[in-house]
Amino acid sequence: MSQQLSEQELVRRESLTKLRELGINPYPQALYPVTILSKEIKEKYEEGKQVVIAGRLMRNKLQGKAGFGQIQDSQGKIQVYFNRDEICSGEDKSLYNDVLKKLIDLGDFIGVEGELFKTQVGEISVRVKQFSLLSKSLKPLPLPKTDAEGNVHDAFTDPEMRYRQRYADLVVNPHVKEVFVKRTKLFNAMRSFFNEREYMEVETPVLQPIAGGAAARPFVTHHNSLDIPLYMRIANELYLKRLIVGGFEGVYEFSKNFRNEGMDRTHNPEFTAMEIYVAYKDYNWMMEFTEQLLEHCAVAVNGSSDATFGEHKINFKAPYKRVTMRQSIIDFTDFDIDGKSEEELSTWCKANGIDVDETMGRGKLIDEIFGEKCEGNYIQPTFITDYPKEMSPLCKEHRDDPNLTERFELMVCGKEVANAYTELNDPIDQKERFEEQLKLAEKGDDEASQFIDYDFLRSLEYGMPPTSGLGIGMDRLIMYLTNNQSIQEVLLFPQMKPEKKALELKDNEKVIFDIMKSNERMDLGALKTEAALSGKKWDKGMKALSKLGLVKVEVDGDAKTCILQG
RNA sequence: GAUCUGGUAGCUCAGUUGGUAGAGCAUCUCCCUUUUAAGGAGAGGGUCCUGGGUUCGAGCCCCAGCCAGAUCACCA
Repeated sequence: MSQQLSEQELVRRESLTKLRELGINPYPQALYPVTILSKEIKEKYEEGKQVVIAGRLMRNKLQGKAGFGQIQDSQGKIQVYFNRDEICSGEDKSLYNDVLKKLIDLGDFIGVEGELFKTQVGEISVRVKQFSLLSKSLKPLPLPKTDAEGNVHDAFTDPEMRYRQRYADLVVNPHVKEVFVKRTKLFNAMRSFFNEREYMEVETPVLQPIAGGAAARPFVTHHNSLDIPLYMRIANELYLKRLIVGGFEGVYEFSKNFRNEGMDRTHNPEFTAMEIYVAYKDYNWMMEFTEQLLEHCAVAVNGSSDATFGEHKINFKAPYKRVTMRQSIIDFTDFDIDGKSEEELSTWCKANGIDVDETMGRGKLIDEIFGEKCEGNYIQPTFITDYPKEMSPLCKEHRDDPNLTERFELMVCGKEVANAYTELNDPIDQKERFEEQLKLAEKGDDEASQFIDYDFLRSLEYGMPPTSGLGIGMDRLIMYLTNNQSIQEVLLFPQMKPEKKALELKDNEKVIFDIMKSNERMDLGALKTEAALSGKKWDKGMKALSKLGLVKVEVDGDAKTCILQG
């Protein structure tokens, strides 16, 4: 389908043709024997060293018979010096005058052979002996420029375009690339921390017959040959616990989860959680494990346990403060939830400006109080422990208080980053908790689970060792470690609404086009009469159709004929 | 889902009560052998997000819609 090309895009397509005419393949097959990356050239500079480099041409200032360019590879940029007589030693200077100066554009991939030297102002550069085009770029990059003080001019900043065209964003915005390098460092650091302790990385189903392990609206799909509905996973918890039943003593998975809910600065429909389960441990052990893990990761990513997030300075150095949920609510409200009935809690909430309704059970009410009055105050990493039983159906009852569970969440900058339990392994208790959730769901609590995973219960009946499990929101964690306020900045391809449809004919264009389809050739006057459009609409419609290359008007003296194009 | 803000050249952005659509960089042409966002001179380049309406006349005003961002609601 034809598309509108800008002047600059047309010029580049012409250059492509001219290159081919000169016998230069703009998209060659052969490997290019790169010997070194820009970073190493700068770090281990040797005068006169012969190098072969490749990358995108990001600057090309040729003046007369010589000039400078800049090549960007995966590690950064390096300056190259082109001299006409060095590149074209013979009489024929066309390689410099035509190819380099005119037919090669910013953004093209080129390869360069030459030797290292320093310019008069001391910049490390490659004196080019030979260059080759490796791949032609037909679309101009949104290229920003950075001046001596580090100010960026004409930065490519429009978030919509940056997310939709992340490939361009990554090419021109080095700080964006850095975020994703750090993201990978975080994953690697976590993996090695677990692997050193001989915990095993596993893969569990993404397509699940019951979307369990959390309360969230799932994406539904359909398997054709089994003819059953399948759900994209909202969590992998129940599968990892099955593996603990099966005899693995430490399993973990980086799990891409999918939740069919709202999108905003901190929520993307697909996101990544890390979950780990370790047998014979409890949540006290897991707290120590978590703080050591996060300190390790922060150092691996940023070289320091300190991190900056907006106005906050965070320190991930272990140990972290531990506060029970009851104590936390006392600290911020002087209200003691201990022994309070559902009614007393509800009354207190109403008196203190918290919206409540009848569907809320005791646990939900306590969660509302904590969320409203306490949560936002924890800037430094803090463990909140001992959650009410109603809101933690997979967590074991507290050893000292049957109304509580052995659960903690790690709060950082007022948000939950991690969630962990002493896992519930009593199959009868688990069944009752699931049934309790079903009742809550029927009562109208849309956060309660609606289905019972009987296969998971069966696995518990075989026996699961005492186990502690931990889940970490990886996207949120990397936001903190890279000082990004939006989840979209830490996802390579954040979810977006699709762009406008490429081509849809408007009504007036459709009328004309439909007539032409059955006629092939037609006198313009007759066509106008048959279309019966107003002058303005006729004119606009014809112009649009010819611009799209769908019809063509042939003029022969006074006779004007409209022709349908193949 | 609600409210606010925005959408103009390849990029960043101006655009007066509603009266011929602008700048810088990029592009093209010519001149130039060491430049550091920008050497000099000249030229070309537009679906002003889309569709209606008001008007002699709309980038601008009105209505509807699309897309994005921010805030809020929702999200263990």
